[in-house]
Amino acid sequence: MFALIDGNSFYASCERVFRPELEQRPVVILSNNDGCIVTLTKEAKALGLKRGTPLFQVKDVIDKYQVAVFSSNYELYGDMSARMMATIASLVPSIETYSIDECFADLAGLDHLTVLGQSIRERVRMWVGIPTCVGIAPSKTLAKYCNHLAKKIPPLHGVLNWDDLSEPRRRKALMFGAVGDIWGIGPRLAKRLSQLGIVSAWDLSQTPKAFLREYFPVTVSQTAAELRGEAVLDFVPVAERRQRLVRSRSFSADVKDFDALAAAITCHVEEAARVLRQERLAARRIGVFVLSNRFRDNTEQYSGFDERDFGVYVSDTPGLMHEAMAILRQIYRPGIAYKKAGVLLQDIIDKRDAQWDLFAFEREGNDRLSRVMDTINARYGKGALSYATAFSQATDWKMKRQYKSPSYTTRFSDLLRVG
DNA sequence: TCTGGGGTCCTAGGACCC
DNA sequence: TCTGGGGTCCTAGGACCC
Repeated sequence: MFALIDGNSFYASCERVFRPELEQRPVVILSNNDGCIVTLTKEAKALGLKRGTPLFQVKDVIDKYQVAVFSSNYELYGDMSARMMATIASLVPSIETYSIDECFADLAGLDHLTVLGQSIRERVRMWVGIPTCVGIAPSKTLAKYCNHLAKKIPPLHGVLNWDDLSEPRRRKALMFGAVGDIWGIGPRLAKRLSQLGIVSAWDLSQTPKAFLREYFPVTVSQTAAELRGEAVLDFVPVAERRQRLVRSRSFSADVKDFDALAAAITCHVEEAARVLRQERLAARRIGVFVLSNRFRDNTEQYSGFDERDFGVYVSDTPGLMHEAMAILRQIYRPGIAYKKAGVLLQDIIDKRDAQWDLFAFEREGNDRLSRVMDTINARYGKGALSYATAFSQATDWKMKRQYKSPSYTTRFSDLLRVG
């Protein structure tokens, strides 16, 4: 048996922990640059607000109903997430962290699972302050589905255990949801399935495997099997090694200047390299991309991308920076109004498995230099030590975060004052 | 004026091998 | 005019997730 536990309106709940007066009030969290709404509480949904809507389009609703607005504060959400996961892990044999706000738990061999589900909810609420819902079932997809129902149906008190349902009730539960509500069935597949008369979760579970195999990718027939209670997807307790690492940001205003673009790329390389070393990985390929503003039709559109293969695995900032800047110089076109830039590391392996470069003596020094920079930046704060190219005259590329809350749990200067 | 970011998996088709 | 068969690996693009 698996459980799927997730935080309700997670980012908004994190903010509410430190602003209890916002309980019961509509709250929305914005994407980077305060662009779109990414998280809403049920009170905000009730006002007709939707995920993905640009803030400027709903300014009037926000003002009229005094919706609380926050820029995203990943320092806070990341730390609250770690606390939530640790709390859940204190009650179950093992967990698989699936995203910042949800995890699977392996419940094999445990009894009284519905009661356990309630205990998880209570402990997370008590210790971390985050409200959660719990779905319990013999497959991951069904656990996700039960979690979805637990959120939608108030009398369940946030917990639904598939094993508590009789056969007719299971059927009813699966008929309740549309195919598009199922984990793994996105808008495109939902549309194609509906056109074939497969509309509800129940319909998908009853569709013969051979039929699905013929018209859809394997994942769809796997999902159907999972809905019948067959565990196809494995429980993965430790995070598997990542395959790529991307750092990118939109600019708060259009950028034309090469130096400003170089400043943004510098920051992205520094950050990507830091994460790479933190996870003890090394990469063989680096890519850089720049994009114009796709929402404009009165300016010239351009997207530039190129990548380089180092031939060996590297994780030092100077080495990555050198290639990134060479690529940027190559893909940069003057006169374009850029809106976004980023770096992409691919072909990533565990550093201990990496073949050494016999002739790159220089790189060894760079590795040591990079580790020293990491240590200093960890102690004195991000950006304490940085490449000079990061300090461009232009500041247009920097992120807009007008409504950011303090980093309550990770900075002494931001500790909440009581009384 | 203002429109997010970071991931994974599957498949088809091309390049290449013997 | 006729033009093999059976593989593997890589990549781009599309779909999905939060």
